[in-house]
Amino acid sequence: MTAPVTVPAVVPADWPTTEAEALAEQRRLRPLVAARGPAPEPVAGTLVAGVDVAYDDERDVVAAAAVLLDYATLEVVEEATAVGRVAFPYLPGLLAFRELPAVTAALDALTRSPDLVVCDGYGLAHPRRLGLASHLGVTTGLRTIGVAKNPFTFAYALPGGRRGDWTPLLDGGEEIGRAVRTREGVKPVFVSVGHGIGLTEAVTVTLALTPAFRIPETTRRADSLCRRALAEAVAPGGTGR
DNA sequence: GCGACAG
DNA sequence: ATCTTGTCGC
Repeated sequence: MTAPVTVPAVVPADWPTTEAEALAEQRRLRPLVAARGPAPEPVAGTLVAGVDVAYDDERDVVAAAAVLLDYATLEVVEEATAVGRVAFPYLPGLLAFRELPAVTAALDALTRSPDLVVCDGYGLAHPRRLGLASHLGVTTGLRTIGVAKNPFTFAYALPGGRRGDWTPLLDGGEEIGRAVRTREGVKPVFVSVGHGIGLTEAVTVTLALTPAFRIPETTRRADSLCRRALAEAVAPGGTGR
């Protein structure tokens, strides 16, 4: 694997500035989400990406990381980061507008395209059915899933104690995702469809990516990388400005 | 009106 | 997300 490349994360000129604009964009993208499709095959050459973002709100700096793993071995094959200005304030339900410009830049910096992207957050499990994973999938054309660490506002019963046990994540009577036990004795993670894949398949991928820890290897790798990138960006002599 | 609220 | 030391345990 080569050293990670870092690119500037530029917020598009037409990026939403207000809550109303963001809501309008969600309404436009929502019908484009595909909630079904196959899981990637765990064979040599299949690539799965993990993406994550870290912030320095004090300096208005954001750093995103995209890490490519070989789905068959979970070995890291490529890394990229993007650093720029925060694109949007944090508002529950509008997280995509805060994170995606940097995430997209990091993904674009990879020399190869992933067969699937694992996001840190939700996809269809969202008040308006367009969490960041679905938003990213529709705007890039990539297949995506969301694996979140918290249930947000949704309801669920605790799944059984064994790895692989799951229960539906419910919004009213609708199953919008699943609470999945990735390890015995730890809290479940919350899996939802992003784009181009079914819910059962998304759970299969999540379990394949969690051989040792609660959180998928993709997310763990991306998390540590974006933190490193942020630290370098804001360090004296860095690319902080 | 008040609280809750992915990261 | 981020603020934050040591500490219990495999």
